[in-house]
Amino acid sequence: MGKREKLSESQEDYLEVILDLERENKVARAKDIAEKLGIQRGSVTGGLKSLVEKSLINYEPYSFITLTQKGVKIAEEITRRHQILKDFLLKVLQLDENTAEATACRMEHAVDETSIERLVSFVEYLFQCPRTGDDWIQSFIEYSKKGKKDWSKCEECLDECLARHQDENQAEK
Amino acid sequence: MGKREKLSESQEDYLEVILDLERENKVARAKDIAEKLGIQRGSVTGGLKSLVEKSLINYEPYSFITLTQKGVKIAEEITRRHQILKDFLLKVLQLDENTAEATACRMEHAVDETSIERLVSFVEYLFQCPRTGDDWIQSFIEYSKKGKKDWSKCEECLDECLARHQDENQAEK
DNA sequence: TTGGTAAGTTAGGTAAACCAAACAATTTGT
DNA sequence: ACAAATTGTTTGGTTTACCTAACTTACCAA
Repeated sequence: MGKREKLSESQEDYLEVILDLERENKVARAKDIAEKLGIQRGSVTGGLKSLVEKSLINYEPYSFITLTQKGVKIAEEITRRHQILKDFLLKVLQLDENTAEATACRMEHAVDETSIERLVSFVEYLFQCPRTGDDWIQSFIEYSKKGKKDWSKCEECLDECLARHQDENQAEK
Repeated sequence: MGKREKLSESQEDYLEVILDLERENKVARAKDIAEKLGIQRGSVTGGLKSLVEKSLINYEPYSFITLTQKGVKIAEEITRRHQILKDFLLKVLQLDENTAEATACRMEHAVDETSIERLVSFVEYLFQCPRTGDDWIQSFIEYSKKGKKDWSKCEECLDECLARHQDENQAEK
């Protein structure tokens, strides 16, 4: 029953937008799927059939479309991958909204479970560790703009970083 | 002349292995391309024709295969993307060789020029900045294994980090 | 030189994804 | 309730990228 042959990129995209539409409108309609995927209405029917065969959606001709439990699970996984990648591109690499969104959209089909979990940890750690966090990212951004960093002020930077941490620690008590 | 409509993933893969084979053996042969791509000999011919049409390879039936200037340029770009992504997965996220290689292979088609350049900067900065570098990565790895970090030792960690930097600075003089 | 093997090509076929346009069902406004 | 508009499906076609098997070319070796 619960076996999962892997899905094509196209099929993953369908699941993703169906989940999205379910959340927006309770159910998904072929027309809206077509619109979100940027394809023609006629192409959707075939796409849906392939998902029915894999028991990922509930659907009969002219009915509306919902995800099965199995479908929800996979759609949520993909959506999560998308969000994590986008977050990384946006908050860490500081790419602009459009590039981040588009790139995440393409990358989401390329990363496996292990890699995505590791990336989650990485981003978490990066923002929580006092040695990094927002101000470190800020310095990175300046570095990447200039193409070079002035590594001579590192001691000051480290001093400040330590001081800031001590302050924050104090404040908590 | 030098316009570049974008290539399919398959075409990018061809260019990548052809460059690889050129470096290994001076020229690429259809059989070796097939082998590296994991496809049949017969499929290669068609693939090559599509690259000839885009002036990316020099090739006539029964001849050997080399990249044109334009082809080299693109092949090198793709190879570079591959290497950068693999580096990130390997050295930053600390994924194992096989996962890193396979994932980079899939991701290389999904990232654009801007994103890859930003990632290069990021990795450079991460390893050069005294606030991060190898020992920071090491702590991240422990964190990601345990699932949690003991954030109580941060002050010591920052102290050590500062001390280490001062030592290194001293040593340089 | 010639015959066998390895390498390359061709031909015919499949599958996934799409399109456009014709057609069918459903929904909506009055 | 029923015509019009909207939505969904079907059909026939295209493209990309493979496959297998038969055939051709190139190369090497006795």
